[in-house]
Amino acid sequence: MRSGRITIADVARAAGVSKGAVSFALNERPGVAVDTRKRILQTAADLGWAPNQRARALSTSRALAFGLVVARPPEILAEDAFFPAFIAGIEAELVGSEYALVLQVVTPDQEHNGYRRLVRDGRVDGVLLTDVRTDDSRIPLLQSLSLPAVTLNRAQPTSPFPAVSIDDKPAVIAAVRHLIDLGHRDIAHVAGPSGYVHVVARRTAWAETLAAAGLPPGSLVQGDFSARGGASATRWLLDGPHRPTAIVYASDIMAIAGLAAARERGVDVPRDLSVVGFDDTPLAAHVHPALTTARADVVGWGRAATRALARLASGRAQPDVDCPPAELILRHSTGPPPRRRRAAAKRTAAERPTRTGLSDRPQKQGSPA
Amino acid sequence: MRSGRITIADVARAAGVSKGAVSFALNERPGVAVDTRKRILQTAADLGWAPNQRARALSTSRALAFGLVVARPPEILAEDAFFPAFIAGIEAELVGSEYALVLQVVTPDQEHNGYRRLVRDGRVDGVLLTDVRTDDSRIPLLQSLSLPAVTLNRAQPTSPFPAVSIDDKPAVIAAVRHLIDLGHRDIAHVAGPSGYVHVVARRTAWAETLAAAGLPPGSLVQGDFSARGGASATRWLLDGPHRPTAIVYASDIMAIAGLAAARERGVDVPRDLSVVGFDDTPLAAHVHPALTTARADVVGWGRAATRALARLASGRAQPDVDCPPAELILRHSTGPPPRRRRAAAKRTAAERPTRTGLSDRPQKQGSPA
DNA sequence: CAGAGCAGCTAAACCGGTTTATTGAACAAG
DNA sequence: CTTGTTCAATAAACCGGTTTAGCTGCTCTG
Repeated sequence: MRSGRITIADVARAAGVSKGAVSFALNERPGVAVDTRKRILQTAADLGWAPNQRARALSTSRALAFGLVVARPPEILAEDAFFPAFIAGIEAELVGSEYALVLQVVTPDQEHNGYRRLVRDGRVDGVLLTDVRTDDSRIPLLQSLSLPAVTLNRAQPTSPFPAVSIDDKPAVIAAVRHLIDLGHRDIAHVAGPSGYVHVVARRTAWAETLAAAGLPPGSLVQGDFSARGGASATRWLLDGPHRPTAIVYASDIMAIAGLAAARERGVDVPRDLSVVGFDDTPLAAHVHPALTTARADVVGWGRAATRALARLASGRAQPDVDCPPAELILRHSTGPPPRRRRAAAKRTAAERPTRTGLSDRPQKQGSPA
Repeated sequence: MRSGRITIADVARAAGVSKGAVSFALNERPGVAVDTRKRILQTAADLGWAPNQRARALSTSRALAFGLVVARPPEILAEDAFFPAFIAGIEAELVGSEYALVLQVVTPDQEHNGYRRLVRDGRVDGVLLTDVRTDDSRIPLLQSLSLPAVTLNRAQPTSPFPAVSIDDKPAVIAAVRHLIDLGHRDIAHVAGPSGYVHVVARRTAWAETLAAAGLPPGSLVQGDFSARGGASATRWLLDGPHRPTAIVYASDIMAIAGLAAARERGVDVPRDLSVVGFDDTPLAAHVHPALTTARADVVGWGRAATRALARLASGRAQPDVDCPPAELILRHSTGPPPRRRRAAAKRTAAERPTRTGLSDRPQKQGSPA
């Protein structure tokens, strides 16, 4: 009578067939007559029976679950809009599938044990690798554990796992070009912690765009994706001997903290300083001034990665996947550099794209051709 | 040779005992001689064997996992620092235990199906209920599914499940008193979506503290915990016929958006308007002006709730648990009301607690006696 | 010194599915 | 009227643990 009580044997008895027949009917395997199948399924529905995934997991030697190991200190995790959105994407893909998501949050030094534990206990059929590093030790680990995996962005060219990627560069390139077009020549970058491929991508895009425009290398400060780190990086830049007229941050959180740090120093944004973020946090449109930033479809990223992992775990081949690249969202935190420091920017007001206000329909600027 | 290959039978054979003996030895059950047990465990260690949790799950009829169903739209989820911190707390407690965390993110209308699915598939041994509503339909549902559960904050007095609670009221009461002491008489509240117990608690604390001070009821606007909602609620209050001199928000995100909305209207914080948030998001200390807000130990909350659920799932009784209440953190977004609108606040500068700057050592103000 | 009691261990059933080997019936071909 | 195929369905083995019932040999008791 109780929900979990009914087993395949009950259904078999009620339908007047064997356990095997029920299993075959349910899994749409040949060897069951059409009307028998119909009768079995009807009986199952009447009894409200669904196969126990624990039993299935044991007999099929699959866990029917995917794993996500998150190795970030809680503070950074709490500040980052990436994970909730990413997990929402995973779940959107998992709903209706037979898979569940097993989450494991570990301290960075316990990261490998996190994966080992998932494998040892047979908890998952595959894992999603986020925060991929350029020389990521998890790749050989997972290879040795022979656990299917999908990486978010490609770790190394030699990685044996399919990568599902979002290209951050177009948005950063567009941001730097936008600033250059406005007349900026001193464009600094507040990067994320070294080693991460997306951090490298953003930094490289910034540096190369400056170089391509014939500008000298800008100031580079390494942040840690935290508000505090963003604030102190900003103070360091503003208090330094060569104050930049624009800062491109590797994350919105750092940029928003930078906004406050600038204001504290009496530096007006965007009059004295232009600021660009990255992520398009929901808050970005609702700070003052509204933040020019880069947007990527993180939910879609989660979906695509999960889909790829499902294919991989079912033994099918899975090529790399490229999601749509990040796009620059123009708002109000960027403008021409201050006149007293620079010759007035060639005023090409007509050229400048219209800004959106605090409305939620910011204008997208496509990635450069 | 491969990691997952070794079974209990291999260990039994190698140790020269039966499967049952190995199982007994591993689970520290009587009936195995001390030296035999030692030999078995040594053999297991040598072979690198650990029991397959899938098999254990089937034979013990337990899932060895807890569930967390999150029913929030992705945007709200992405803005909220609560979940990452809470999950970090759960995991901190789960590490080293035999339990894993199964996450399920669903759309609010699919919430019940989320729980049903977890139960039907036998995925979890219990669930944690967050975002508890005053008349929460999940309580009878889980009761009918006979699934152990722990609620974060008490839903109804009649709820059959243990509640692990953090009292938000002391911090809100302290905030409102603090504003009253500064001389404010028009203190508005931007609440969260109706129905949630924590939303009600915060709103009630605000209203009652005003009443207790003999002040007329303040303006109340219902927000939705989103930045956009916070901004529009703020605009509504500032543009209304009776502009408040202080606003207490039910979340930092709404408060931070409120800061920008105020600035947009030319309203200076804290000169023209005092602002109080709730959550102490890492960003709160790094906006301008640094946000006076309430802080609770969400990680500790997650730990306590998980501990309670583990006890409950193992059949032991579990009373309600009270975690330390939220505390008011004074920063720079509150100050005396503008003179032109109010008689100057009784200047009791000496009385006013020292503010902390953008430093990360804000001063706590204990909950009122 | 037989029989009770018990510690220490084994064999086998069991959890609830999936999967393989096998049987039975229907039907076509020889 | 056999014989050979094919399709439908079943019985039983299996996944890898846990758990119960039972067996052995030893000690203790009367």
